[in-house]
Amino acid sequence: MIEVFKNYIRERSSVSEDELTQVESVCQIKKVRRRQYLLQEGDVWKYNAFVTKGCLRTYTIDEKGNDHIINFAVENWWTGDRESLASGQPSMYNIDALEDSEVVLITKTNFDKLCEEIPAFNTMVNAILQKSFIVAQNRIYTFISLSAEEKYIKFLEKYPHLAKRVPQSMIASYLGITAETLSRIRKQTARKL
Amino acid sequence: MIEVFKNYIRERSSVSEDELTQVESVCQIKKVRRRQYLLQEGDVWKYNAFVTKGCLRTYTIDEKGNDHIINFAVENWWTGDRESLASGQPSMYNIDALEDSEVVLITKTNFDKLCEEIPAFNTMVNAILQKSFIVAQNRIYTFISLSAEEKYIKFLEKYPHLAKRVPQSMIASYLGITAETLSRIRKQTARKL
DNA sequence: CGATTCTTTGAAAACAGTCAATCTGTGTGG
DNA sequence: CCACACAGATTGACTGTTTTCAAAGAATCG
Repeated sequence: MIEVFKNYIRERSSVSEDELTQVESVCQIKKVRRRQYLLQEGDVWKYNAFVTKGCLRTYTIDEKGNDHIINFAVENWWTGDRESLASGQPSMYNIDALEDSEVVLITKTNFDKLCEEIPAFNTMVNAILQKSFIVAQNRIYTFISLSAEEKYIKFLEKYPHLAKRVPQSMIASYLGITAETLSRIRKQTARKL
Repeated sequence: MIEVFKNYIRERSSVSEDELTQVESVCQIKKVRRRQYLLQEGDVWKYNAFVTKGCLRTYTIDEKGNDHIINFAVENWWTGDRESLASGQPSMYNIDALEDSEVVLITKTNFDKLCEEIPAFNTMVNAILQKSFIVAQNRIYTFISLSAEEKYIKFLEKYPHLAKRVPQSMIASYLGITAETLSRIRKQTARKL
């Protein structure tokens, strides 16, 4: 499964095969079974994590027991908690697997070293960070501008594969609405077609 | 006013005074009067922009004519449209000044060159990007998890200075609620104290 | 002071959330 | 292969929140 990660790097950087070997040497493969945690609230997150197989979610649980999904991550996506990683503070998020999954872990120390020693790797990482920010900002835009129905339609357009893979109730959580509301929206939307 | 920018760099990086001069040499100062645009929807954004004085907002206008504020930027904050800058595509955002302001502009080309030639500058830029992402993610969290009142209270805690500086109706827009709703929330919240 | 901008208020309507019950599909063990 | 359990989705009735539209009331600025 590490090949998935290596191909990812090959596709979006000019990291050489020798350097790729160096990257691989600090990779740690972790299998995460369905429902198993990769990170639990209160723990400090210490890695950069790349998903090579499966699907995970990052979420919080509020006082009422409702969970709120911040992010999904499938193959070729990154996951983890950048905030906890950067600050060294306990994470406010949980990450668990929705399917049996496999993740490549690189410790912060090793990761920073790779960035220092392999300029092409550093460039790629910055490009990814940049893109993550843009994606986050677009999501903010949907929250302040769109109705529940519009958000759902946009989600379907943007992540059609995820919509098929993840329970509806979790999509609702990701969109910031209840499962019941999403169910009603779907009924309405279907009528329109 | 460029001193504001230089102090900002001094405080969060180890860029030398010589290098600072190099940075300064590619800086372009732009005064933006209240209500004047720094960027208009449809234009391509080509700079990195740092605010040395005043206050600006980034927003979109929907079909109904409602505006939705994505971001505020005051002294020592960055502004602009990273998405348009990265992609070269026309921006979907407007940026205008809420007060008479002053902004330092660095073209993408020059900025990239600074990042290449001054490692400490590059490191600082990455740290800022990282932080921007974390801030964006926290904002997403507030949208999916909090009620209108909670979002407002959190905003007050996080940006007390902004709350005094910016019209309420714009804070409402930033929070994704109407000005009327915010007014009612304030009345309620005041009663509680 | 007059003009403009911003905030507040009221009443009605639209929207989304809650709770409880039912329905559907899937997989497991007997 | 069936019966059952379980998780997820749907539905209904009700409640609560937020928006909308229109009007009136502050506040600010030249």
